[in-house]
Parts: sequence; C-alpha cells; structure tokens
Amino acid sequence: MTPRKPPTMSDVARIAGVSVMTVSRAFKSDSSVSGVTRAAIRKVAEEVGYVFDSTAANLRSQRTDFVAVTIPSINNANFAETLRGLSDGLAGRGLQILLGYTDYDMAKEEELIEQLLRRRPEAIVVTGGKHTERGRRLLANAGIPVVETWDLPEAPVGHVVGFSNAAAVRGMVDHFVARGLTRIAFIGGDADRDTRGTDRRAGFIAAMQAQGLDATRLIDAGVPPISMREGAEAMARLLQALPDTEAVICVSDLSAFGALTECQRRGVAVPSQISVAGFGDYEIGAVCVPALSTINPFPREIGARAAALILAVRDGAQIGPARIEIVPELLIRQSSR
Amino acid sequence: MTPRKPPTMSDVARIAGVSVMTVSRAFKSDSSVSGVTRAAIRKVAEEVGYVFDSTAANLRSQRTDFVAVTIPSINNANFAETLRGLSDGLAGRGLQILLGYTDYDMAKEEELIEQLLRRRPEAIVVTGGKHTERGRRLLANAGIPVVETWDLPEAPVGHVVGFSNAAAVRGMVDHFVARGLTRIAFIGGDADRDTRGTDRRAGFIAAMQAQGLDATRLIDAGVPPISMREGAEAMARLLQALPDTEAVICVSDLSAFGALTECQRRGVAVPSQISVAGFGDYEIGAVCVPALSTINPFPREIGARAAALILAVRDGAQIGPARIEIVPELLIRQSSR
DNA sequence: ACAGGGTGTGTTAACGATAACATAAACGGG
DNA sequence: CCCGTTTATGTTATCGTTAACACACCCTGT
Repeated sequence: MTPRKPPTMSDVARIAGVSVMTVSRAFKSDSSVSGVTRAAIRKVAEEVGYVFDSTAANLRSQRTDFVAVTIPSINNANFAETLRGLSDGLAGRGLQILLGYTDYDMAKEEELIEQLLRRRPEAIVVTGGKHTERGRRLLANAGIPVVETWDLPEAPVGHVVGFSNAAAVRGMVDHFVARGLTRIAFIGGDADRDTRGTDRRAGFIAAMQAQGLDATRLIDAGVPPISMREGAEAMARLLQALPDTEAVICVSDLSAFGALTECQRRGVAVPSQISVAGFGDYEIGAVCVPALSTINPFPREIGARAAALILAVRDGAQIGPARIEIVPELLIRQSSR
Repeated sequence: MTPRKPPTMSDVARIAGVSVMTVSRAFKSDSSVSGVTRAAIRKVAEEVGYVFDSTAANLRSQRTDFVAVTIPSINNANFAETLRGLSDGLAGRGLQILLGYTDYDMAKEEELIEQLLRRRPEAIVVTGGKHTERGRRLLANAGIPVVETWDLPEAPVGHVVGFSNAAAVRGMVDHFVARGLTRIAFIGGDADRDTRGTDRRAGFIAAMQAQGLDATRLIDAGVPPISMREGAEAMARLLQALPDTEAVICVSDLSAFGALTECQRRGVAVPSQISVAGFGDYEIGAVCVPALSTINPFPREIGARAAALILAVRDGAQIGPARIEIVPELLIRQSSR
C-alpha cells in the first residue's frame, strides 16, 4: 500500500520547523513543550501518518515498557484471569505484556524465558515455582524483578504471589471427612508435567493420610491440560474400578464437570451417590446442575498483586523479595454434601 | 541481584578475542562462522551470562519478528484457539506474537492498534472487519500485511481469513425449520458492542424472514462477552415471556449451556420441550448432557491460515489481498431435534 | 535594574546491534 | 602451480530515538 518508507521524527521535525528533540518531547506527556508547538507537531504527525517508533526509543532509553509473562496455556480461564489482573494493573502505566505459553513443559519454559528476556522486559512473571536449572539461572541473572505465581516455592527466585495448592486440597478433603465421607478419590493428570496438579495430588494424599484414610484411589486423567472429556473418561474408570467411592476431587472444575456429566449419563446421582468437587472456581462450576463444590484461588487477584508489586519496584520501592500468600476459598455447593 | 549492567556483545567479543561482528554472526544460524569459533563464543556468552539484546537488533535491522494480534477477549476458548493456530504457525519461524485485547470496544481497538504499531510489528492480525475510521487508516498505512479474521468484511483493509456469521446462523435456522420447528428465538448480546454477535442476530432475522417466520423472539443478554450466567438469565426471561417457544439459538455455546441449565432447573425438557443451539463448538457443548447442537467455525484453522498467509508474504510471495473463506460446520447433537 | 529561577528549545553523542563492504586465508580445478 | 572462488573474519557507518548538557528568553522579587 505505502511502499515508501514510513516517516521518522526528523521528517516531522523538518515539516514542523522544529528540532527532532522538540518532536520527541511533544510525544512525552511530562516534558516541557509549549502548547502551541505541541499541537502543531501533533498535527503534522497525524497528517504525514507518523507512528512513533518504540524500537529506537527502547534502545536509547534502555526502557521497553514490556513485562514478560509466561503461562502454561492460553486456553484456560484461570490463567486468563491472572493475565487480565496483570494487564489491567500494568496497562494504565503504559506497560505492555509480552506473553508466551509453555504448554506445561519446563523445557519449553526455559526456551521461552530466554526468548522473552532477549526483548529486555522490565519485569517477568512466571507461572509456578519449578523451572529447569538454566531457567532459574536466567531469571535470577536477568537483573529485573521476577515474580513467581500460582505456587509458594520453598526457594523462590524473586517475588512470590501464590497459594498452597496442597493446603487448598486439604481443605476439601477435610470438608468431605467432616461430612462423614471416607472413601475419597482424586482425579488428576500425569505427574511429570503439571506441577500444580501434582501438588494438588500430593496435598490430597497427605491430607488423607493425616486423616488416617486410604489415599490410593488415584485416577490418572492423562497429560495436562486435563479436559472435560478426560475428566469424564477418568470418572468412567473410577466408577468401574472402585464403585464404592463416596467422593471425588478433581484437579480442576473442567475435569470435575466432565466427571459430573459422566455420572449423569450413567444415572449415578450427585451428590447422593457420589460427591464431586473441582478446583479453580470456573464459571461452569457455578452454573452447572448440580453446582460444583470447588476452590477459588482468586486468579485475578494473583495477577493484580503481581502487577502492583512490579509497579512498586518500578517506582523505586526498596522492597526485598516479597512473598504474598493468597488464601483460596472453599466453596461448597450442591455437588457435595 | 546483579546490579552491574548486563554484558553486551562487545564484552563477549573482547573475552573471546574476536570482533563484535563475529559474535553477532555466531548467534545467527545461517551465517558463516567456523565451528570452533562459534562454540567458543557460545561458551563465553553462557559463562558471562550474556543474553542477546533484540532491541538493538530490531532497530538496526528494521526487523522485529513481532506479529501484532488483537482479540476481543483473552478469556474465550474460540479466540484462544485462533491465537494458538497463529502462534504455532509463527513460532517455528521465530515470530513472536504481540497480543492485545480490545474488550469488544472499537475505541479501545483503535488505541491498541496504534500502540501495537509503535512496536513495528511485521504483520498485524485483527479480529473482525469493523474498525473506527482512524483505526482503518492506521492499519492501511502501516505498510505491513494486515489480516482481518472471524468475519468477511465487504471492504477489507487487507487480507481476510473468516466466515459469514450470518450464513452460519442461517444454517441452524434452516435445520430447525426442516425439523418442523417454527417458533424460534435468538439470545444474543447488545448490538453496539459485539459485532460478530450482531451479525449472527442479523443472520437469524434474515433467515427467519426468508422462511416467512416471525423473527421477533429476540432476547438481549447484555454486554459481551455473554457469560453462561447471562445465558441462563436470558433463558429464564424467554421462558417467562414466550413460553410457547420451540427452539432457541444462542450467540455462543457458553450462553447456550447457561440456557440449558436454566431449563434443567425449571424442569423444562431439552430437546423434547425446547431445542437449544449454540455457536462455536466449545468443549462444553460436546460434553454436557444433552450435548449441544452448535456451529464449528474452525477457529484454530483461522489462525493457522492467517499465519500461513503472513509467512507467504514474508517469503516474498506477491499475493494480492487474499480472501480465505472458512465454511463453518453445522453440528447437530441431542439438544435439538 | 539585576540576580536567580523557570521555561522552551537546540546540539551532540550514544544506546547495542547489523548491513555493507573489505580482506586475508583456504581451497580446488585445469 | 596459479588464479578464481569460497570461507572466515574485520571495519565502518548507521538504524531512530533520547539523555545530557547548553543556552536564550521571560518572569519575579527586592
């Protein structure tokens, strides 16, 4: 369409009859340029179709206004909420998110971290507290604020905004036990990939053992992300293999919903024959019939807190490594009793 | 952690005893550097913790390896699929996505487009074919490939990869009519914001009129994105106001699922008393009971095709404005008869 | 009237990489 | 064994903006 190369500041400066520096200042809100000059420059810029070139500004000013973020999957409402919390918190201050997804793969995460750091972000937010060794080193040496989320790692790289996946699941186990249910199963994903899912499973086992109960009713639903369909399939296997199970905790609301539908298809009444619980407080859990008992880890708040932390550091706050613990909320609905 | 400023290429060059240019070449796969030299340089780089600085490379080479993408909302499985199609297609060629979301707001889209163009992406993919006038101008003058998706605009800015929302809904209307249902309703969002939703509603009205049927059973479910809950509320209003309705088409599977649950709560049998259809072929539609009739617009393929288009242009293909039409698939399941 | 301070603008150099060109060494075919 | 070609490396200038500094001008108070 426009084969000639795009106008630069110096084109605008020439036409407006000022120096490049004045044009530069006319585009920053804080700097001192007279109102008339600024208006004239803006007008010329709009006329010639000038679009500010951040790549040059980034290099010279050593500031990119990027915040790098890694999430396991784009297609997940929980992570999307965290992203939105981040985005809303940062956008107001002109910070743009540079997003990458890891596909629940630590090797891919390492590669991604390196790729993102090349862009010289001013902070990096990662999901989870487990990384490859090189990934950790890259983060630690990046010289920018690092925020690990969705977890409470024992040896964090930098800041932490997260919660204990294990403790959250324990709350659900205890709830079931308090209602007199003892034959409780867990539907989760493959241990090698989904670290948060694995933490939840570990939390389940620990909580069951603490209650003196059998913690061997574990159904493997496959590789994360665990879909609704996989939840349904896992439930089918559970009902087949261990028909006397009284309650089941699923690694997420999505798999829990799948499990629920499997019960519906098989005429197994929920919760009178079996109680079902999920994780994550996805919208579906609140809307489906019966509504799902679940755990809300406040994903949006995780993002918002991480954003606030980054802004505080950016504003020069001399805070040491922060460790912000979010306390998930247990939501008991009709799917459990 | 590391207060000293990060090493640059010239630091690596000095330590490795070569020129900066050789270091630069050692980081590009294609260029000619001897194996020993390259290995030595890589080793030094790893030791000193050198991380390549794209900001400088971007400026000098006038290439950023960015592809800008705007979507209405991050938290939507359909757009997430398109994003994944794009991402998977582009990542292999070293292109990174620069994402922004518009919140279904054209003014916000305009601002976003400008913000993204400042980063000098090498192509831009936008959702939808409606933009503010300035937004259009920005896109047209950007001097990079522009791809509009999820729509078939009459006067596209550049390339198009999309489908007709109206025609897709007509297919569903015709399906219902063929089954002998005539009192058909539409649950959709506010006309001002969601242009695709509005297109679907318009398609509904046109199809009903073409069939000589009453096209006034329109329920407004609020501002997009229309949630499951809003779908349920809209269904409640529909059942109240027009209890003789035989079928309802919802703007998305999410609202359709909400509508379905409302029927369950009220003891209205689906599909024997009322048929329900959605749009988008979300996983929930396939898993829920009864499974939802819906329309699959192949969102992943939209992204994949857009990516392929961008790569082709990048490789120097002299293609004029492409118009790739995706034909959505009608999926009839148990929720309709 | 004049020092002192703010305001608006200009000049120069630099951010850290790479394009373009130059050149020395290694290679290979008749 | 020599010349043309390829391979490996170096030198110089530059991408488009902004930091840092400089300076002229206009206030304001005494």
